[in-house]
Amino acid sequence: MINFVLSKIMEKEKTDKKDYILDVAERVFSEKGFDGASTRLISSEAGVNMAMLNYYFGSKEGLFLEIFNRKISSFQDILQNLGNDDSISAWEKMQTYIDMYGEKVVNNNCFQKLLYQEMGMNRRTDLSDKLRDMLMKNVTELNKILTEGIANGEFKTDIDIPMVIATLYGTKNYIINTPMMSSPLLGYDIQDDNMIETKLKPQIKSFMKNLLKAYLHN
Amino acid sequence: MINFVLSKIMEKEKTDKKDYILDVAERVFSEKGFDGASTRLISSEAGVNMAMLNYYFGSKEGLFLEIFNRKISSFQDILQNLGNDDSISAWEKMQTYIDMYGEKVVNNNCFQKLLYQEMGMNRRTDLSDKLRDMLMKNVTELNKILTEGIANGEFKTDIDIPMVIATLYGTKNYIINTPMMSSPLLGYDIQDDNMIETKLKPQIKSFMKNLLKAYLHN
DNA sequence: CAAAGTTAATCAAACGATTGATTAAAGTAA
DNA sequence: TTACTTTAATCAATCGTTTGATTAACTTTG
Repeated sequence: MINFVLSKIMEKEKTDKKDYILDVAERVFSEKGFDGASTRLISSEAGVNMAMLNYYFGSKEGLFLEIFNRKISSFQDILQNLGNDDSISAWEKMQTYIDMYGEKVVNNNCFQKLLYQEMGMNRRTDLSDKLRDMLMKNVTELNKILTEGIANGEFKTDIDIPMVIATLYGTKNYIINTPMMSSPLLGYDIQDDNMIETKLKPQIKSFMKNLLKAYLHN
Repeated sequence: MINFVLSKIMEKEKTDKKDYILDVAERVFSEKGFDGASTRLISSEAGVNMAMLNYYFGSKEGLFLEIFNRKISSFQDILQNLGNDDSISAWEKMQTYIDMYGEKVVNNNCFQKLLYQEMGMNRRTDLSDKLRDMLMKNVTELNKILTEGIANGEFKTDIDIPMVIATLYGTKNYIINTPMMSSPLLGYDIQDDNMIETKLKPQIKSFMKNLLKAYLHN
């Protein structure tokens, strides 16, 4: 019976069982943390036998790593080559980045939570290094855009580039990672998919543009 | 021998054993998370017998709660009555808040990490509610200051108050909670106490003032 | 074609290790 | 003594993992 329901879900979402387990594990890990999420809980939430996790992913850690490997590739190209495009102004690039980032990232808020949860542990592991490199690519690109904007006179000369970047990521993280604070603060449930689409996304994009426009521009 | 060293440390830091255990536990919890930090690890790091934790704090959860109870009182009065003071402008209040917040919060970065780690779990517990209420007091105060600034014409009428607050806390959290990102970004080790004092604090304060000044002001 | 063999997928049960917690005894200071 | 601290040993529960058996779907063989 459960398998019937499961198969229906899988069929609808056009994903195989392995991917489905990864989806569930991503959510559970993001809610409970790596140590707080037992393999028994993950497997029961996914409706599969406990042994299947080891069968598919080798170990709990293997499952954890696979969650990240699956997403890393799709995050690589968020704003690739945006910094090298000479046909648009630095400010237009910033706006484009804010739009893309706001779209992509808010859609993956479970993963985002998990990502920064892992980064926060700051253990020196292969995974952490890989994630840092992944995130640093975007940071570097942002750095390039901002530097260019200063050089060509679009932006003020005394802007604090690292802090601007920290503001961009930090504001988003605060909202996504602490809904217990941000929901009452914003006045709507930021865990509600409908609210995310109709209110949160436009609000974040609009605010970040206005904020940075005021700070960056001459 | 270990007890001798411990007693020397305690003597130097002028704190009793219970407080010392809480300090160690705060750090370990912030590094490993609640589930990742075993009572054996905490007790060995603190140089005390495992049973002492239960003797002093009743349970692992009791120890965890005590860490927060100890800090909550000192966080209550960060900016009490700042919003009600009519003798200074809203912008001066914001500056004062940024200074106080930047000072207090960066000094307690282990606790801050732990705090937002727990808030991020968004489980509905007494502790979470208490922490939310504690943080909400500051949010409310900020709200009051910003609303006042709009009303008296100091600030623009179309500023997004909730997002301003999210930016203020989010930027700080990003820097404190993900040193693996913020250290290479800022160009110095934000875990180094000396760097925190000489570079990070002034930089955060200065940047937040400039950023908000540009965004808020007419 | 049908029988035999092979494979991957799935399961309940159990493994050893570790967890948080408890105990009873020993130590310490007033 | 008496009351408070500290200890090593031990507890049941839970952890991640492994096992051996069973199922179902293909392949091969005669």
